[in-house]
Amino acid sequence: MQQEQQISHSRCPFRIAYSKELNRSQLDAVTFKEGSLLVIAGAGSGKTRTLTYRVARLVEEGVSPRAILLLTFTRKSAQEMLRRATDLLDNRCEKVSGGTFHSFANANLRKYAAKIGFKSDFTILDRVDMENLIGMLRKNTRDLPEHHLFPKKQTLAQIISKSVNKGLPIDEIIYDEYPHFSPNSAQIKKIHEEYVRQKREHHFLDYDDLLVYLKQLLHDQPEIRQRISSAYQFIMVDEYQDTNPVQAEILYLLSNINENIMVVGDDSQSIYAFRGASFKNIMEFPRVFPNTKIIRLEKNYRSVQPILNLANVIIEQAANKYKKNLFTTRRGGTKPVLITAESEHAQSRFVIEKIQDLSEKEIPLGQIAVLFRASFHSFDLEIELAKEEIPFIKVGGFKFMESAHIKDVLAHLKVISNPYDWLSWHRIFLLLDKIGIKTAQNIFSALYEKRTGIVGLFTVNIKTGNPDGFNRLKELFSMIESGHMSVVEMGEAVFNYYWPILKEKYDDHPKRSRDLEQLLTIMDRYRTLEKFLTDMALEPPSSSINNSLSSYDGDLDRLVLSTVHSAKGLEWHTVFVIWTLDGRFPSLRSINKEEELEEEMRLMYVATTRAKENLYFTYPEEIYDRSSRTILNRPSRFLDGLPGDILQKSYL
DNA sequence: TCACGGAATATTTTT
DNA sequence: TATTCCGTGA
Repeated sequence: MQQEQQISHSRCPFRIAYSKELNRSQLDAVTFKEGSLLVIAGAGSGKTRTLTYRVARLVEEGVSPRAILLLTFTRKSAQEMLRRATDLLDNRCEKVSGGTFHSFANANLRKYAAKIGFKSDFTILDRVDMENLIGMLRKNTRDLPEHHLFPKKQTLAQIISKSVNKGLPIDEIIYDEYPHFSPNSAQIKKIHEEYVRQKREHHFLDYDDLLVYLKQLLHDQPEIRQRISSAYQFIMVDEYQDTNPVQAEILYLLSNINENIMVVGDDSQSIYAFRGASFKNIMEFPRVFPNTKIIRLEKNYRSVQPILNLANVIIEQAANKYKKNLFTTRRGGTKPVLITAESEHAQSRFVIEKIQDLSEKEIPLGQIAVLFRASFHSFDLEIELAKEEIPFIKVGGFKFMESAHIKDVLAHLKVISNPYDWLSWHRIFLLLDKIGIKTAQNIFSALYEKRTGIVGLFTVNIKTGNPDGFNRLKELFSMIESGHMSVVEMGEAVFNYYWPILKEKYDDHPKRSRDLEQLLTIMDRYRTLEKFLTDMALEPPSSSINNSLSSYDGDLDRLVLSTVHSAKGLEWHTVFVIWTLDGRFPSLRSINKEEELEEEMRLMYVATTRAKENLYFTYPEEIYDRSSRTILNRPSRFLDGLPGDILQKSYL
């Protein structure tokens, strides 16, 4: 073990051989002590490694783990880093304060809710909840003029969310990004106001609210800001290029006392502007924190040089960026290839044949990925893969927690925790036959007026509809209400009640019921319902690549299909990027907007840098686009016209 | 009021 | 593929 060797080196005070295990720039970042540090970490340059070692280093230097705050975007990456740090050093690293921005916000808001006029028992709305609530308000707004043109609930949620994340008024978002809805902006604003009111009344916080209220708390309450920010001596942030202005402000306020802040990111991989992320945060960091030290990680440990050459050429065209040039010491490798296929089908066939070749060369399927701009781009390929019986997993599309049957069960649990959760009741009632929107609303009003909590349900009478189903529902809740049940037992009770409904509603109920059993297993780990529900909203069990929920097919070796967005941070031996057709990638919608076009370019850069050995781009040569009534027949402008020594071309 | 069927349609989505 | 929207009849 190298660790022991180090200990025997009596002059070295550290157990980890930092200078041996890291390159020069990584080492600089890891041993950086006080002040503000910006690490520009190129793709595949060991970003996670650097953060992990820095955590270990600080702990080794005697910093209390709790005084280190590591903020990330996903629970998974936070856990992964702390786990790796623990492996490196010891389990002190597990005690590092860390998590996602949202879970950090949640924890602090529960604690200080009263300070911003809230109660600490608020319910968190996930994206689907948010959309449903907005959808209901949309229905109630009956003076919609041109029915067809009015935005759908999803779009409304997008508009509202963007306005919050960018800190801009609704009007401006509509004007800038949804000009075709400008005539409706008065109604949209009305729905927005109603949405805000509903959230206040029912103690709902959506994802955006968590951040906004935390910011408000830190901003408006100096003594709390002091208390929170003095608790963290060192702050580290991953994926800084994807933070939005609210998050940047939170960080600014948090580093108020100790001013030791390290952010890591890659401006070239900023691909979430459409959600309000602003890569300007990373560009402006040195101005916000004067005397910032900037370290660049440019040595790439992932890809062969020909792939990096192409990546460098693509990103070269970006107007606004930190200059960087990826390089590797890996020898050889083949040039990326751009393939023109005569149709979408030919494209799919090409990919399949190549995959079969690779399989013969014993490249595991799990080391191959097909990437695309939008998730429906893979439909044809999916059909062909199924025909050929090539197992695959599609990343990004399906969300366990957002599937209807899980939401159904959770709704029954949510009303136990918050009996006036209008949304959940609505969902529960609509599951019953013969009960629709109107009846559901009547029942809820009756329940709400009584103000007696869940027992109010028992004395509600309904005239129309389905008395049997309604009585079963009453029985369920009276059972839960009377017995002192554990979290799982409640889950089981709900499951039993829900089972006939599930069977009736879905043809694929066996599969869904396995999901529900999985949910029960998760519930078994919780002692309080509230904690369970919060975790399900904030840190849901992910359905990521190798964490399939039905464990029996979990470790199968499968081809990966993924949107480029969901592929960020991952790598494969061979990568196919399909539909690299101008008008698809970049998408037609973005080609007239400079900023969006740049983001598409970064997206292409991300796709390119996922490949270790082989990289293929394919596009069908003539596609008629109905929406614009044009024929798309050029390869993506980011690849078109590149010299043959960078990108090889081939016709099928 | 509710349920059902058919048709249209599709950016991207860490929380 | 899968979700959503709208019209129709009970």
